[in-house]
Amino acid sequence: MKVNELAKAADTTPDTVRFYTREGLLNPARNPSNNYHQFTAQDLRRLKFARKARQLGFSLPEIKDILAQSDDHNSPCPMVRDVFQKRLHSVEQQIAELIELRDRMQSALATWKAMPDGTPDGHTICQLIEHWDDPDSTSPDKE
Amino acid sequence: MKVNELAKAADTTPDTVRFYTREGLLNPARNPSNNYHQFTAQDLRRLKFARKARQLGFSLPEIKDILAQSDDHNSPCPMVRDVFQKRLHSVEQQIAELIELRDRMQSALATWKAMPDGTPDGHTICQLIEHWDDPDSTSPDKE
DNA sequence: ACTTGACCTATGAGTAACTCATAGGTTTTA
DNA sequence: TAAAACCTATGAGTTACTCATAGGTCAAGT
Repeated sequence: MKVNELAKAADTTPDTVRFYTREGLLNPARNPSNNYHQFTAQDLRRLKFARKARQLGFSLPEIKDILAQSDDHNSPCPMVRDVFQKRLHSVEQQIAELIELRDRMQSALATWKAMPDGTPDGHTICQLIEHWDDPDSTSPDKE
Repeated sequence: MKVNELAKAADTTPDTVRFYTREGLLNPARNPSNNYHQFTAQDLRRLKFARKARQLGFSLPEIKDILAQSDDHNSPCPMVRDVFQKRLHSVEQQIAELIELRDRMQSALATWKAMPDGTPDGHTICQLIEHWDDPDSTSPDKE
């Protein structure tokens, strides 16, 4: 398979395929007559795997590790399960943070409905944001 | 104020202060004797404003616009309210996407509990991820 | 046979918002 | 007076691509 064919088969772009090849996630042979990359069905599996893993939030180095382990005929699955658990945690934390942010934004919007727009007086930039109290500063138990 | 002092007063790093200065968000005068940046209380307000706005998800160009408007003695508040609404929407969308991802990860984990670990056979990389079906491919109503 | 268009190649730059490193010059402190 | 702690500008590194450049190759139509 050539770049375009592989990209289509894995539902991604030729640029991404070339990028992954540069990064060593794929190691295609070359067609000696024209120097084109020659991808195999195995490359397709690796690429599809990589793309799915990216959707789950795995980084490229992590994916490289997993693929290297599977190249060594070790089952990478227990390791994946591990990294996967960690990813799940960070996704959950992101959700919690975003929900907090959303709630604070919503109540800020409600408060601002009652506030004057700006009436700049040379000392204030924008009431909307200047009167926003960030949560980190309310509980400064850092360090 | 010097860089370090300003950074501490706004609870950020000297590097960030210098970066914002490079980017034109801050325009400190110079001490002619040693060429050090000289920040004013106004700069501190701008920096604090910028940092709060960043926490809300505003981009640096957006913040620059807002500050420029306030420099022109226009009230930037209606514009901020507008951008703020858009940010709120994108935060809500991120939350929805992450919740979907989390649910899918959780049920995948549950499914995998019943699956063998890897038992590599040369054709499969990792059951855990290869048997993950991504949502985009299940409802391909794109384009 | 030849040209057009679609494909391939490698490489370097651009993205966002910093962060870190380099190689200096200055000021404060011991 | 010398070290520690600060300042300066600039360039590179981060992530995972994406886009642009400048070419070389190949299939199809005329």
